Amino acid sequence: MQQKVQKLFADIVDVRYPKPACSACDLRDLWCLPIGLKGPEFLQLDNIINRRKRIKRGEYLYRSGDSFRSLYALRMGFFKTVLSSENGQEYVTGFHMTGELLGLDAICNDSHSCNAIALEDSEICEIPYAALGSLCREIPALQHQFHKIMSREISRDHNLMVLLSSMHADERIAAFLINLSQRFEVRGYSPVQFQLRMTRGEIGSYLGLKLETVSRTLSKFQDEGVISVQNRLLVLNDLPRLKQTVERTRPSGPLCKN
Amino acid sequence: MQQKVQKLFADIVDVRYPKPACSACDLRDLWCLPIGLKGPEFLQLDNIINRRKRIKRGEYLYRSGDSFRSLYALRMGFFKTVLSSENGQEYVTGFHMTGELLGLDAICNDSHSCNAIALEDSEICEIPYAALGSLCREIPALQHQFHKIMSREISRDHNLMVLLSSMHADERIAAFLINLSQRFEVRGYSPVQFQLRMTRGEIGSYLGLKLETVSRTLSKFQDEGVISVQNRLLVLNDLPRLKQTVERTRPSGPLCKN
DNA sequence: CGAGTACTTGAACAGTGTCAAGCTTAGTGG
DNA sequence: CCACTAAGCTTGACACTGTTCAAGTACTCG
Repeated sequence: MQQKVQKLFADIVDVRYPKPACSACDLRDLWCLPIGLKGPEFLQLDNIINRRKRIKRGEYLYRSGDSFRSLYALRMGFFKTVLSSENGQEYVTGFHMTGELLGLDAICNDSHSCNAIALEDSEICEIPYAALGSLCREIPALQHQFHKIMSREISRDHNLMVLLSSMHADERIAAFLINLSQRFEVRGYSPVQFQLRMTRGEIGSYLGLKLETVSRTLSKFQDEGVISVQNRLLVLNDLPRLKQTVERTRPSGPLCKN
Repeated sequence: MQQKVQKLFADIVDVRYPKPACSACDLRDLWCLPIGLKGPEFLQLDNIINRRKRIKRGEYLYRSGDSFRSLYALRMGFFKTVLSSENGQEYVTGFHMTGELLGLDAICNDSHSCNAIALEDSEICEIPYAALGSLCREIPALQHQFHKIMSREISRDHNLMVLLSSMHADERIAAFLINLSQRFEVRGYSPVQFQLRMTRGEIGSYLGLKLETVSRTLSKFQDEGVISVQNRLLVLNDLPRLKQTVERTRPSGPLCKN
């Protein structure tokens, strides 16, 4: 299966593209690795990034069990990560947007523990872990940034655990929509109107709900005028009220915005 | 509040204790930082660890909002970490045993986002983050080990998310008991008989259940002969059957054992 | 020994899940 | 370009798990 994926990669790599350059990347201000780096340090980071890869919708970036060599910066696009059980059931553990880093959970086992699947045509930068480690030893700012990214992932998961263990269906959906909204906003898109890249079933899997409940809750929100849904197109008509829905349970403290 | 905690620390520090030495610590084989280090490297790690602190049951190691300076290696004892909401509700995000590292979620915000509270009299080693960073830049093995620990935390959280989003009460409790069992076993204690350090309410908070449900489920397991409970003392009479209870839903792949 | 906390158990209730049926959309191939 | 198909979505009725509320018991710790 690994070979299959690697073969797949070979097909995907588009050699016409120039080597990606972090220094020229518009993700610098986002949560990607280069935050806080100075001019020459950018070039060093550029040097270790192998090549840009395009992953079409539905394709795998990596699969559970693949040996771990690299992290992947999502240059553009949208991914989901899923854990799958022996009986074939799948559990979505995250949705990932432009600027985020994938594969962090693989370091501890030297192999990937989940599948990363593109939900739209995407582009990623491959960052060999060994080289990143070396560079972190040279550039303290990079090291710290990398630690921050891992730490943020942990914080975010803890917030999600609270959501999963204490919130009702409507609160979960509201929190989910607000989260998406904020993440789109940070990336320069409208925070009140956007296209969902995932199915109701995937949302449900992520939030611990059945797809029917997701559908019903969205319909309910629409009836109340808080949102408008047309298939995957979402309009948040009343963001304050949506936030109010979550406030009942939301934990305090610095929440992760993206 | 921060000052209060620091004052509290001053009281707790027991100067009669010698400086802790990783090289002499019996946690070396566990998941603590020193794994993979060579002789002289141990001493370097020893040098950055400030002092040993004792935290009595019920006391805080750190509070949400405290500024982040150090990570804490749990030298001996048992902690819980909790997120608290504005309305005073608390959500347990983890239970932590000897050898584990606390405070990883604070790196991203430069301040702690949860409270760490001792559930029994404990001892911790304080590891200043800045110094650890420096040392990681000198010792690749330490750097990698640190990354692995953070990565493991992420993996573990993902597994917990699957539990929270898909398992029934009895499956959650069974998974929880098995997890405790494995963690005790790794630490040289009996995997089939141990003392719970937390209340039913805390278990419930962690697993997304009400304390009544936890109590009922434990009673049910006892009626079935799978376990015996007397207050906080637990005996796992039929570990295989307990595992069978979880198998229905458990995701495949390399699960984190501790 | 007493007070407060933790725990157990019961009964009624509410929120989601389950099952089922029908509808809509997107994608495919003629 | 249209028809067809499969996948995704919506909605209803009902079942069931876990919560809520309540009462009583058993520990634990000063």
